[in-house]
Amino acid sequence: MNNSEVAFQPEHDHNRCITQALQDAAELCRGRQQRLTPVRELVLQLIWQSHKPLGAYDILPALAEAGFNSAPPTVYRALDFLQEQGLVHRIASLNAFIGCSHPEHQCNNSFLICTRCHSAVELESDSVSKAIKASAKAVGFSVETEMLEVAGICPNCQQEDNTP
Amino acid sequence: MNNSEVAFQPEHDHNRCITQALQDAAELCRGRQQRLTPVRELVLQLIWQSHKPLGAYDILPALAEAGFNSAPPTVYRALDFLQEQGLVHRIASLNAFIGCSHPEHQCNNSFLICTRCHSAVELESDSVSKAIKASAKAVGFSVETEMLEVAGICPNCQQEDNTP
DNA sequence: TAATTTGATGTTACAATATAACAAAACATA
DNA sequence: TATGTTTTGTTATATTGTAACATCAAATTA
Repeated sequence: MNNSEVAFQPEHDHNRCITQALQDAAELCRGRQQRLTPVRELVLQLIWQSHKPLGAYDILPALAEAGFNSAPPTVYRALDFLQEQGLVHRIASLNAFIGCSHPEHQCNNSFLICTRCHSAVELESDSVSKAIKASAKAVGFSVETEMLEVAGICPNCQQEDNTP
Repeated sequence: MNNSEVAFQPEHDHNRCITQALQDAAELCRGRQQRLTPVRELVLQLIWQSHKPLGAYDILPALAEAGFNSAPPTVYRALDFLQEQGLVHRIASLNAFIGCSHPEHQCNNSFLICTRCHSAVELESDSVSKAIKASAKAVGFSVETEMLEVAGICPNCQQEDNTP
């Protein structure tokens, strides 16, 4: 099964997603000599609670509950760190954050966002990336970063529509 | 010359861009029986003052100067209307708005944004759109809307870099 | 080990962006 | 002109994100 589909599968073992993500993150930071501190790790874990992008302010209460300071800078700093490390992405159209599903390798910042169940998955498509770069090049534009956010209905919600 | 390149050409006759955009908008609204009221037209004109995306709050002072109410709802309402009519687009990564360069026909919400001069142009590329739709279809995702925001250096700024 | 430097977190205050809700005015139509 | 609808005015507030400085912890060096 393509990794992209996991998030859209309501029956998948999500605990596995979480532990895997945390484990990967720890390893990755160790390798880079970056400190995955308790707040940072907790924020990452909270983001991975689901495949739905989470707002920064949605994270704050849980930080408070865990005994951390829960003023906005705390969560934004953690999010900044996690973004720098490629562990989470920000989805601009939602002002929300989501865990990166393959932090090891380079990411093209493309997402499929279900408007029904609000899940989002990364769209890993070379053809899209290539088409973007080619189109940009055609008008002499030199690409630094791209971000693609596609809204629509995920396969799972489509199925629910058809089997009521 | 491709329309896409006009905005990146500092020497183009921008007054022509403005008048053309306003004229097109008027005609388009007339055809649709929609009211391009004075505030709405002014907001559109202000947005077309340049090819740089403009924040909502950047528009307010000019509204005040023109004798209109200049509380946030005024400008947001005008922007909502203009977006509904396809006359302006919102660029999520910038929280800013830009005039649509071809409001007559359907638009794929794709932009090239120069991080140096802050100009933005629409990227009209069938190959990108097709690649997106194909990739989405491959995972069973039904697309409603897409938005693509590519940041980088425009051809004009690249040239400036090379000829100092 | 003590001193020093660097990086991370706590804390307060505030900036920037956007919307809710209701009143008043303008417009369209009967 | 009376009536309903759309647009605008107005006040207040929600949401998202940062600046700035104090404090604390970890790493480095003397």
